[in-house]
Amino acid sequence: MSGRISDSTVRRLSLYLRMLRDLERAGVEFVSSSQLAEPSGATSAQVRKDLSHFGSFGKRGRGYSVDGLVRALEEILGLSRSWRLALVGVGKIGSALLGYGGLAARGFDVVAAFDVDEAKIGTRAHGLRIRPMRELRPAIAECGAEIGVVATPTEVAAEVAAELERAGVGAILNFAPIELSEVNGVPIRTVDIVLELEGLSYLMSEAGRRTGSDG
Amino acid sequence: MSGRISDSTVRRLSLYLRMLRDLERAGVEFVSSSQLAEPSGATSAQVRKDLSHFGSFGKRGRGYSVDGLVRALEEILGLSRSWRLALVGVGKIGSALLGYGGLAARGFDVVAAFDVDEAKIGTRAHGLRIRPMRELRPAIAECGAEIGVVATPTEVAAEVAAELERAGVGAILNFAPIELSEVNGVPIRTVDIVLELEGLSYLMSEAGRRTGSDG
DNA sequence: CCGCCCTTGTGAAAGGTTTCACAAACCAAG
DNA sequence: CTTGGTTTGTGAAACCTTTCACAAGGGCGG
Repeated sequence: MSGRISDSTVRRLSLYLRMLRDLERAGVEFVSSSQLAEPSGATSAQVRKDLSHFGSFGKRGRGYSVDGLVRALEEILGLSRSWRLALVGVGKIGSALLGYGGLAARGFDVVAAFDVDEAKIGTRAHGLRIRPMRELRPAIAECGAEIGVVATPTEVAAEVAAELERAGVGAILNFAPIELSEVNGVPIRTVDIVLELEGLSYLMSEAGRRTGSDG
Repeated sequence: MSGRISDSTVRRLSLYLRMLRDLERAGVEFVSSSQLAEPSGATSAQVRKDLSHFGSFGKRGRGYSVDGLVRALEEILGLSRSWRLALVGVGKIGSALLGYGGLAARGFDVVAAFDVDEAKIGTRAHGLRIRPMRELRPAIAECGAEIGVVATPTEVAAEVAAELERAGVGAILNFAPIELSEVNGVPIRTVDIVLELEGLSYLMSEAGRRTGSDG
């Protein structure tokens, strides 16, 4: 067991956990790998393999205890605690994030927000005072935010990410359409909507080319 | 050449195209696979392999013509035209999308917006009239939107996706934290922010466990 | 035209992920 | 206790993606 775990495995673990929480709320006690597989589009073997990287959680002939597996996955994914986010850039996307209750509900609290726009600085957005960029480092040190969120224009995204890393965050979530490179082992995930749309564009064009030429 | 192209290849092609457009704007005429590889974190061999699935675009000893490769990739990815999006759900995320100029700038125009909230219906958001759900099918037929965007609460996301599919869209972009299953060959991409954050949470916890126990 | 240097395009090798298939284990009923 | 039905955990096989390494081709200076 153990070793290096792939992104796709971790991704699926999150999906399993979601379903398990639903089952827990519904009062279900045991669940099988095939039931667990369904909503994430995985196979039962994949569920078992994914879990087996971390230990042995099931009972043969019976399945997995819902409660037990919820706790185990929360522990594995680091979700038995909550995380603090520092948001840089309170524009369209930044504001949407601040107003999105789904984050806090799942243990991700935005505890600080920064912007360069003098008109925004000092005002409050969803109960949070917007601070100038110059306060980024001391504020993050003070509030202990672990995750930095980059919601700035593309041009400054790399610079902001570097500044967040120097301020001591342990991970970065980036919304700018640019591939930021990990430094000092600080992992970065990029949410790139245009990239997703272009992926769909490819698939639709491809479908058109196929039906168009082959009949 | 050709065959089934992986998502990761298509993803990289988009990144190459981005860089190529920057180079084109800067007046550069030729580019090598290694230069092209750098910003997307790929290797030069990967760039060449990715492109080789679609044809032979380079000149040995010289590299790729920037203009030529821009046109070729636009053609491959279906980006030599523009696409029309129909947005369902004008809440936090939906509004942010409507206000985000980056979409239209890259050829993705939101041409229709729908919501269930009586208070929103009939009002305008960023120049677009918000329509009731009951108009979804005729409106999409009329305006010819190819891509449906689901920005609704999780509970209704699956139903909305099915309705979009019936209305005739060719692809769906989903922002609800739920794995929607493709039906009738209509591809679906999900942008799931919580999933990304949980992935970062895993990596940070993992890092902590390593340094915590091994020294 | 020749020779040198450079870069592509591509089989083959390596590396990684998913699926298969089955022994081992567990529960329940008799 | 034994038998039968069920489901896990896991090596092995199949599949897919990335990297390697090099022959083939192109440009340029002389």
